Amino acid sequence: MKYWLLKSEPSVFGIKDLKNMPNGTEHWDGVRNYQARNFMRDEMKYGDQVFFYHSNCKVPGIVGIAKVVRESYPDFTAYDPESNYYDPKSTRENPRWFMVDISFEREFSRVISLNELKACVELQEMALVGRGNRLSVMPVSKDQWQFILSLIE
DNA sequence: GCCAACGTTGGC
DNA sequence: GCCAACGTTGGC
Repeated sequence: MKYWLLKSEPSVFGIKDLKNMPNGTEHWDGVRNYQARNFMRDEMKYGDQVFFYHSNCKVPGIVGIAKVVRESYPDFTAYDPESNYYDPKSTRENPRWFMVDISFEREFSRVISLNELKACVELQEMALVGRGNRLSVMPVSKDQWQFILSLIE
């Protein structure tokens, strides 16, 4: 089993929105970056654990946990001219973008802020705290996962 | 709202 | 295949 971190803007889709979906489940559409897509398409597997991260907000940070409940399939929002994520180069015959489904697991009692994460010697290798990293889907090592969990328990 | 850090596009 | 121009992300 692998571990991941997914970023989302809470004003668009926050962890409470995920919790409130039917079965707490939603497809993770709109990823339009090749590196992030490759992680989702090739490496995210059923049952993988996901940190849910709030970006572009007052206190950016990790706010809870979800899990992968469906492995990659084409992101159909790319076919919809009305969608913000429309991409005419992605077709049903030859889809360019993919997504997974994730399901709500838990919301933390507090935000583990980016500031706090940056201050941890144990997390200096994490892509998230690296300079200028804007990837919206990134792997988390088992050690990093367990260490971050230990911050709230 | 500013802007640094990237990623993508397209002319050549 | 280089690289300038442009667009986007996301912390601050």
